[in-house]
Amino acid sequence: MSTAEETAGGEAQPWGEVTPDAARRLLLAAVEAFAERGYHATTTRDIAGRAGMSPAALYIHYKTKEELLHRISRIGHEKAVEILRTAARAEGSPAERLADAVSSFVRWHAGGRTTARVVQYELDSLGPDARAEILGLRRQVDAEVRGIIEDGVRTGDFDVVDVQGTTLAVLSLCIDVARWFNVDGPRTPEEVGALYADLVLRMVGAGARGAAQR
Amino acid sequence: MSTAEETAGGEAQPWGEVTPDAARRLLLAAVEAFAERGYHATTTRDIAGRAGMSPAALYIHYKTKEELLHRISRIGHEKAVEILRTAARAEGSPAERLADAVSSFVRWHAGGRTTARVVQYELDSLGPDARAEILGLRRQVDAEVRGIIEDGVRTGDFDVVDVQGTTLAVLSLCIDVARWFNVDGPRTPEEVGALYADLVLRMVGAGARGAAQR
DNA sequence: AGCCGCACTAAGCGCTCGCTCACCCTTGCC
DNA sequence: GGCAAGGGTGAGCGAGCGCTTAGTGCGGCT
Repeated sequence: MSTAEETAGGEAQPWGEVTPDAARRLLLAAVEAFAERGYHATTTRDIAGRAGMSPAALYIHYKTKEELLHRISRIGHEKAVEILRTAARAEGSPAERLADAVSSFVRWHAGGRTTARVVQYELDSLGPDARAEILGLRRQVDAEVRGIIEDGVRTGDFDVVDVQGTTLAVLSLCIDVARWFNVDGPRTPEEVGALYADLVLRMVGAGARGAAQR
Repeated sequence: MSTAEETAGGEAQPWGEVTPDAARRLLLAAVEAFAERGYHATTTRDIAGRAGMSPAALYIHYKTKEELLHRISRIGHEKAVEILRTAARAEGSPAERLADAVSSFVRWHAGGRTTARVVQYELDSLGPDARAEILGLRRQVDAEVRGIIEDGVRTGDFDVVDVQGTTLAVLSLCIDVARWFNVDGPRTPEEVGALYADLVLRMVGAGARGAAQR
């Protein structure tokens, strides 16, 4: 029995792979701060303070403030790719897989809103190299969704003229959840996920009443 | 003959109401800079430099850097409300009005992407008072779109279960255009507007082939 | 016991930020 | 021509930034 790694809490336990404990606390503090105020408005003193450490402690675990953002962004994007890949490669009709992809992707953006905000909206704050790496992961995200839609068009389940444009719109809809979703608002992540899955099925011409009721 | 006010250029001529000429140039420079790097990453020296002035000149026309953002945000939101109001109060079926609202709103976000970016994504950088004022304008934006959708439901043209949720999704889709649209990309603002109008009609259950072909 | 290694801190360096102030030109009125 | 008004500038203030460095306390080897 090693250290008790399984934590409870509403947001699964992400960041499990960040290994020195102090480094993980700093990273978590940075996610919170970046999500609240944005990367440029966040100070290293604020991050260290939230983690209960002195400002200098940050530089033992991370070379720069930007490295923190880079790490957060990469881990977050990898999680996003994983979520969509799982849904895309599951069994079921294209409509079922698309609904599953959208609802789980939306749940991730709504439930882990702090993380998703940083991941989706602070890309421009990265330097050119880190940014290029992240853009590669974004292309994978796009490819997974486009794959499902192409499948549906091929089988005749979907009626889509502009596959790439529709893919973009579907992803855009999901991502923007991170901007407006409010934890104290009237909707749960599950409700938004279900609503959005329905809307997306309509967008691809697989009306909810055709496929989602199986 | 007064000063030649009619400018050419792809983006109409907005900011016509900002009256001392130097103040308008500063505001325009601020829009560019905020859109490129974000509010917090933009320096007052950068803004003044883009406008061809010294750093101190900014403070003759604006009390603080935040006042610049506030002015930009208010003018932009008023323009957004105006666009949607015009479409909502036009004649025509709910489907025609919704398609019109979405396509013109999307064209505004895509074509004036620099402005739209600042307007939609820098809201959190405002202080509490300015922010509250802008949120009032956002509620008007929401109300205009919701009004059209409610009309469509009432007449039976639309099939929508969750009117408020669908309104949110439609607006979210349009707004996020400002995040991803690329002027050098393969799509024109008009093409995106047409695509999105079609997708939104599908979302409300007024399939494109029912109404958009008139 | 002695001591190395390392996570961490207190203090502060150099720099740039938002913003101010004393002064200077141009313009228009008498 | 004299002069007030106001848009503009050069220099620079205090503050806070990202980040560094010298030193401290502690755990685990030998």
